[in-house]
Amino acid sequence: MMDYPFQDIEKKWQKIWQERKIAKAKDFSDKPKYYVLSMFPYPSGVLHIGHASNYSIGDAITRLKMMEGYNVMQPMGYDSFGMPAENYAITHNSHPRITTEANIANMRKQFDGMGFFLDWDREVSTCRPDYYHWGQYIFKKMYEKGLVYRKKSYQNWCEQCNTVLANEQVEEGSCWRCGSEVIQKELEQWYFRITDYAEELLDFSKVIEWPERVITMQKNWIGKSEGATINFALEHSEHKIPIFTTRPDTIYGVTFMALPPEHPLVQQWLKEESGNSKLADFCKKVINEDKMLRSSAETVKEGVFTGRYCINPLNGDQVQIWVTNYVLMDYGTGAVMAVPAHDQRDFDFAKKYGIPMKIVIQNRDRSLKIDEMQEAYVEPGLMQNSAKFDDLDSETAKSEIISWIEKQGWGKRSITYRLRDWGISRQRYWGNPIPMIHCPNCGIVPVPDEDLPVFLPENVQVGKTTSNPLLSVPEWLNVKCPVCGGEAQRETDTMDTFVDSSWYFARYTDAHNLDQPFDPAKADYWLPVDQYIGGIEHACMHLLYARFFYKFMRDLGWIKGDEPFARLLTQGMVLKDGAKMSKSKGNTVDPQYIVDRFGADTLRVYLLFASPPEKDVEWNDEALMGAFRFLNRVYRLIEGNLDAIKKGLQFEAEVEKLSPALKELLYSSHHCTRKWREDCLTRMQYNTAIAAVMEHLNHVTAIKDTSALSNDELAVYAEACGIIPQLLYPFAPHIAEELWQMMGFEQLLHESGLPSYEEKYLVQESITYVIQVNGKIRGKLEVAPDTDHETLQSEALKVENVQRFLEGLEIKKVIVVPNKMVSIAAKANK
RNA sequence: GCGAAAGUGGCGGAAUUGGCAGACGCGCUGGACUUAGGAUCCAGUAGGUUCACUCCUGUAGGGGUUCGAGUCCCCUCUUUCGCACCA
Repeated sequence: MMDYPFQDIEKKWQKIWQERKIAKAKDFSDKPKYYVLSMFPYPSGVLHIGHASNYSIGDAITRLKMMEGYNVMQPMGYDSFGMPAENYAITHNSHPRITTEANIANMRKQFDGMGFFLDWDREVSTCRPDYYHWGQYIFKKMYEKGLVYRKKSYQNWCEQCNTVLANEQVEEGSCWRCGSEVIQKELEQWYFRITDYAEELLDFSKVIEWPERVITMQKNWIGKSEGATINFALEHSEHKIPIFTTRPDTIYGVTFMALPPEHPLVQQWLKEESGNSKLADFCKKVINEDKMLRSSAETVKEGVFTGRYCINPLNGDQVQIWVTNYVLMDYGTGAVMAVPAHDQRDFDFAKKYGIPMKIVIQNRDRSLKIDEMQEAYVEPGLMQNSAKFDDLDSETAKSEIISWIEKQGWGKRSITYRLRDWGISRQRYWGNPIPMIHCPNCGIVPVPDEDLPVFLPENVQVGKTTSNPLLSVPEWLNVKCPVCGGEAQRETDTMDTFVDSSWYFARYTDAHNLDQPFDPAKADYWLPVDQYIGGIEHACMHLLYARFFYKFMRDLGWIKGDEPFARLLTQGMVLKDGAKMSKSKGNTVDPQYIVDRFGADTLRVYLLFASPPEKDVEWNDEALMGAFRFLNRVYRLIEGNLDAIKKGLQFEAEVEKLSPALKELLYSSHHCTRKWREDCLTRMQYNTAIAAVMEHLNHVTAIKDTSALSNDELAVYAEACGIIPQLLYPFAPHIAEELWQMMGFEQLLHESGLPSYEEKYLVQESITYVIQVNGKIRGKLEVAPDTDHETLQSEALKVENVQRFLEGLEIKKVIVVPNKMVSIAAKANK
């Protein structure tokens, strides 16, 4: 049998949709707006199966919302700056702009071949000056508001290549290109003060529907801790060392202080004591260790005593200062007051180096003895050895000790976040230049607005230089200082590509604005994004950065509202042979091949049917054929019964005149529509919506001979067939339009309205009750819908098999679950 | 290591609020048909047991709550994602 002519159909409808500009979203409309957005792709050159899957979901939502009567915008663009393009250029001796633009052109063709309703008039590509111009502008606004600063931090560095390496470019501690050892080098970097927004970023009350797990992950990522910052005076010095602790109740038990080797004081001591090779060697070693391993509980704790002491302000104790591998500079103040008796890591360390311990929190029966402790006591308890706080409950003491410390001026109550400020500097070429100028006289000066954008120079030979390529373009690098007019140099760092992707969704609302990032009125109309779709891997970084930018733009008055993404759908990956598809593994599937061979509709239906959107799907060639066969069956059904359908559409059915089979078909049409609406509109579970349509199709095709049907029956038959294109439209739009037109409807499906069902056709003539005895099914009962509980109970007890299992038992309880079951609990009668 | 999830037939999955486990599809088995097609149509398909009805077992493993648990609670195992310069 011939396959349905999917190629002709898909080409035909893609042309019609384009000509009628259906995907073009209108700014300001009488209809309510709906903004559907899938995370934009990195333009690798070809659409892969993951893209097809992701965008099929977005397109299904887009079409559903159009049927529902919304003014829908579904834009698309490219996250086109970044390392892969630069690396490709290095190895293939080309230029990132050339390869990137070629890739974009190719992907555009593939997008169109899938038949997505994308508003290409709003296309954004982050590597184009009309976009990155406004990224620089936003950077400047942040700088003006004091949210940008510079700070030294350690970066992966290859001495051989004289360059910073991304984490991905470090392979087991070595440079991926030359293989030499990667070290940590301190460099001056640009930072965004995202921690200023930490508290607000913890608040998710303004989003409408986000997966709970993403919210939890972000909250944990931000990691709020309440405690105190307390200053310990350095002995024989004016210097104070601030520490942060969440356990001020243990402060009388401090027996040493732990500093990370990166701590500024340690670095200062290293300079002062150039002869202390033991400390220097230790610091060098630890700084180059993997931070993940350092923070692991199982890593062997190591340290070096500095020979210095500080003073515990509360009791005047002299406290040894150690440099250790298990404390990180990134959290709190870096310095940790170590209480070995009540912190496991401090305990391990103190045991190893023979540092004294002191119990300051006793358990309830006061049985803790320092010589017998095998592990730290970390639970709350009663205060001990803590001067005037003795015998207090430790939880109460926490707050009282902080108040005492504040009163004495030794420190203050404080909150620390695990979240760190966002380092945005990249020493790379293919990114958005940071619009700053270094002037020997005036210091660091922003590029004036009228000189924006700072164009990324094109005549750069990537790969010819090892350090930042921008240093090798003197005509770009050397500028006049905008303040004093003297000789100055541009900043050569470019921005993290996450900066580009933190506001692109706002640019889509006004993609071609030459005077500002976007017109606030248009942004106000379209934002927030009603439905955002993307991978779970972005839970903590991209999604957090975008929320931060949104709140910042709100504070500038550019936009209203607090959250960029009202609803979030985190979709799963398409796997093959249990692993993520990748070129290196050789387990890729080319969506273009599938489209050419079986059509975009088949691919879309397969991807949406394979699993609910948020789960991973295992690619399966044979299951793909199942989707293809399904569409063929639909096509054959409608094409083969066209006359009967067209005739039936002219009649209204009288239910009483229907045969039992047609009554069932009527029920199926309405039942299926109800299920479909619930799955599509409420649950966003398209796999079961498609399953419902398949089930309905099975019911329709069960009727073989339409010539025997009466006019009433033909009406039911025609309706049953007629709803199929509508139900299929969000998933397989081309074939749906074709069949819809074939049946004689003139409007296109996006304006056909949502299919609806009538409750009156869903009333069941009888209900089957399941009868359980002690939790096991022992019988069934067919009754009228409104049978009362007493009748149900007595009828249930009459069922033969039920009686068999009740023999010799005494009935303790009978539970009736309306419309579902009768459950009998019985016990042996002694 | 830390944080977050997931685990159901041969496979993808369904079971929406604690109420008939396995919808729908793939695969497989048997049959029909034939223009021999990546066809189509019909029947069957969790495992065990039985001629059959029935019954027993079964949702990673172990324990618990309940008349009733894939679903709730505790423990264990495995897999996946993220961990701040991949995007």
